[in-house]
Amino acid sequence: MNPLTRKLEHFVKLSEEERRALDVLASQHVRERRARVDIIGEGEKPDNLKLMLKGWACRYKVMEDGRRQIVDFLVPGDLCDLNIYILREMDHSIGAITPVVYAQISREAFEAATEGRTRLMQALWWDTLVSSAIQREWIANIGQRSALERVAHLLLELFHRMEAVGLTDGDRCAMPITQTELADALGLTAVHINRMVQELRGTGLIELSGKTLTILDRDGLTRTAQFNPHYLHLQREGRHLDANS
Amino acid sequence: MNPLTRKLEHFVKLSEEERRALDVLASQHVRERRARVDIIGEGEKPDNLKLMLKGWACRYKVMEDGRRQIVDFLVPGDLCDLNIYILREMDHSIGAITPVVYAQISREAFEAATEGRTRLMQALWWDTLVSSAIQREWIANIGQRSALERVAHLLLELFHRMEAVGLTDGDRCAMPITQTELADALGLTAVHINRMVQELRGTGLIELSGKTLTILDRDGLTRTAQFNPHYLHLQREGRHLDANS
DNA sequence: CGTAGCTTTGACGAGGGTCAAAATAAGTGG
DNA sequence: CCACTTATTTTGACCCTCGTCAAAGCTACG
Repeated sequence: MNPLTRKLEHFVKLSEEERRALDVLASQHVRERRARVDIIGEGEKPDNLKLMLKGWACRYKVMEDGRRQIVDFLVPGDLCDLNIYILREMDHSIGAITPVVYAQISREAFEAATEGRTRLMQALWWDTLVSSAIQREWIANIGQRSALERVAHLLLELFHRMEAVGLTDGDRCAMPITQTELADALGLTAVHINRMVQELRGTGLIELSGKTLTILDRDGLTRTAQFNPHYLHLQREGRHLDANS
Repeated sequence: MNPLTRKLEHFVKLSEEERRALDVLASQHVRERRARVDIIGEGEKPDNLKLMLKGWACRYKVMEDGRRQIVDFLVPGDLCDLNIYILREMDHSIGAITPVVYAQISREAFEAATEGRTRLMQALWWDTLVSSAIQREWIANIGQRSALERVAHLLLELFHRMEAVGLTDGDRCAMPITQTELADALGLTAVHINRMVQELRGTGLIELSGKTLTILDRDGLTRTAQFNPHYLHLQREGRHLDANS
């Protein structure tokens, strides 16, 4: 099952027909990028919607003096904003972290896929609402939490998001980001991230090496992060609209 | 003109007929709330879309230990998320800062207003994309900028947003928020906000008192904030779709 | 196997937090 | 409209979390 379908079904059960429509979107105009290059840069015209299929990317903003803020990570199943082609220019960049595979979805293809498919459209709306919720949680994370809490929180969020698309293996998942990238995402320095990661390791909460995260003590990590997964809205909130199967 | 229409026309010029449809949304089910009470609380079911007509509100999250993060301010013309009623529970609260007036828009009313009105729907999509862009900028603001820059940046953002709905008077606009609220929005303490506000006053960039902001040196303030208004996408980006008037 | 990128350490410094109290301003009730 | 109460702003002293700088190990990969 493609990762977008998998994610959307945390909201509502789709019909076979709707799933096929998503498969079409995910299988046409597939593109690849190497690690560390931009998928789309700030200032460019966003002509297509993009659907992540494999690998990790991030949205980021660069300020005049070179400081960089990562404002979101994109994992398989993530869409860049629906209808993004309405805007004339990107106000941020999307860059590949690992080698990535994604589908380019034209306006026409998107409209064809959603036309007359209310349930599917609602599931996609749900996805954009969840994306907003994630952005808000990032603001709260950076604004209020201590460095240790921030790192723990972000790792847990990413773990839950990977779990939602079936890319975890028990208490373990890929975490192909550098400490510098964590730093740029959390408004901290790489040096301090390193100290915090070591503390999380030292207290037996996680194992993190070789681009793999293992959560050794999920409750403990959740507690130190003050993590509440509710903002991810993964509890089948649209189940009353399920396709009758 | 109602403030939503006014804002949307920074994207695309609407037809008389479309404006009337917005006026209907803005004039039915108008509600008022006193300052300092919740319009909707975390955990509640978001049954309606809300359109701010008068006054200021904010979205905020409260963490277990009582720390509070304001994740956005809502000024006249702002909508809470389109289709929010898809979600089962709010993951944050919206609270009135001043006395507010807002319209409650039911799902049916919203669908009736947008049905068959492509340009209007696109303008509303633009608004949600801009809201996302604002959230991203907040992440970058809190994550990367110094306290002084943050305060300057937020004041400028709010000024531009007020300007977009016609609520500024030259270089002056209402700024009915306390320093404590600024602090909760910027991830700083009220004491430090006070020091920064005094510095902005001392260097002749702003005047801020009696709930009114006056920008004395717009260029200077823009420079110290490293503010680039592009993320607000107010430059008529949809003008090629203008209603032919 | 060499080189660039990433992680780790240590010493030191600074931006912003904390605590407490005073000075103002803004409400509220009589 | 005044007296009283409650917010909000302002100051000052002190301190802690996190940043800076620099160098040394590690890893990964061409």
